[in-house]
Amino acid sequence: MPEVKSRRGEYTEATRRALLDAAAQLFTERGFARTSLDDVAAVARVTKGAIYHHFGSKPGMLEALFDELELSENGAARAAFVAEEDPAVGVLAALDQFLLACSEPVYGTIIFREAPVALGWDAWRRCEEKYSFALLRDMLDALAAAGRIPPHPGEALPSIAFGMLGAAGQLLARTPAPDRERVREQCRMPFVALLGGLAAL
Amino acid sequence: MPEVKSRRGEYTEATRRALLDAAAQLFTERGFARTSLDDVAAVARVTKGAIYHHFGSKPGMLEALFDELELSENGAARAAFVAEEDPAVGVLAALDQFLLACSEPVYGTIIFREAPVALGWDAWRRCEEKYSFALLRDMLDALAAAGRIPPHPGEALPSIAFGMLGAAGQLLARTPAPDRERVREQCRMPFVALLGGLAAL
DNA sequence: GTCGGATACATACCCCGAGTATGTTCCTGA
DNA sequence: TCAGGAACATACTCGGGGTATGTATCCGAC
Repeated sequence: MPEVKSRRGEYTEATRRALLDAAAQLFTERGFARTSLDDVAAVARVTKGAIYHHFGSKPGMLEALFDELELSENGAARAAFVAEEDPAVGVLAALDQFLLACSEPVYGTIIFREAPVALGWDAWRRCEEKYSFALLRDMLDALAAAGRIPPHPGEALPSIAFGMLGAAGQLLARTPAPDRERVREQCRMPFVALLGGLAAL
Repeated sequence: MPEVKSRRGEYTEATRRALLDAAAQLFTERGFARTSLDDVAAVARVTKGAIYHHFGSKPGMLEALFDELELSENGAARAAFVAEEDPAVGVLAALDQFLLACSEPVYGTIIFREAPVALGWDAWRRCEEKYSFALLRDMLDALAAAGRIPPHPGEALPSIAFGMLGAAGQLLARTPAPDRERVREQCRMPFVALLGGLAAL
């Protein structure tokens, strides 16, 4: 039941925003499965009809939120990577940017805890194919091209390294604010070790 | 609708087996979410009542299947670890055993693809706390105690290494049979690199 | 040997929530 | 100015997890 019945065209983007904000809040607090579309619509002060008009389905709404979050956060990580001419340095810069993004509860929770469960692992992986996974693959290829690590045929290395990122992201998203700084530092170590170990092979 | 109405006591374990087998089959083929309890009951030639009697809920049935699979497979991996006196050698033996187990479609699919989605990530992690995650933590502690890797305060290293295992498991579970041997070999490399990198720190 | 309670299911039902069908209002462009 | 589509609201369906209840079988005590 919208307060003002006389909505005009420019308001439709505001409706979409309100829905995405409500979804981000409720999905982060209660989780995707425990949140009904009526709840989301109520918080956004609209009805379920608006949700299906804008997003088509419940997973569709989550995907839209996913894309929005990744477009900014993953873009920043990629920017941090390409800013360095040495790929080995760029990788660490991108990693720090990533760990920082995951410390923001909404990003870490939505991308690495709710999305895999809500979309199913396969669909989630396909979504990530455009963002963090693509960046990771590009970085590993750049390192191999520069001769900093040996060539790595197949999907194993990118997939397993991506599993590391997901685990770190989830850990940070679950960590209470005062401990995040320390945990973030602890998370760096395994990645540094992996890169060092790959270089030594 | 059971064929024979005159069931006797020893038959109840057979019912439980039939239900777990049906669940393993359907969850592996169609996935947990796409499988209804009526479907499972139909394949096992019983009704939904039997499921709720034995397992209490749909996730409960998945958990029972989870425990059964882990009890045998993870037990074998731990046995492989403790059989070696050098923990660095034992870790690789356990890893090979683990990768072999994940090549069996049911184990890899149920434990690392369906269970996290079905139980939610937190509950799944709590279940693993008794099996693969516990083994991993024990192995890392043993390596640190033997001075083979530096001490690793906090949860970061076990969590991230566990993320690697999950990714490798899912990858193997998705890999068609003829390619598994090769992919398994490719999966070994990142773990060897991580251990080498940790030792060099 | 029988009888009360527990076990092991079957049957019938409830209810929540995702998805759909349809209606209504408003804006836009020809 | 008047179609036609966008942007929602309203009312409904329906599949499936969960529950309440019924019933037959088994087991142990007296």
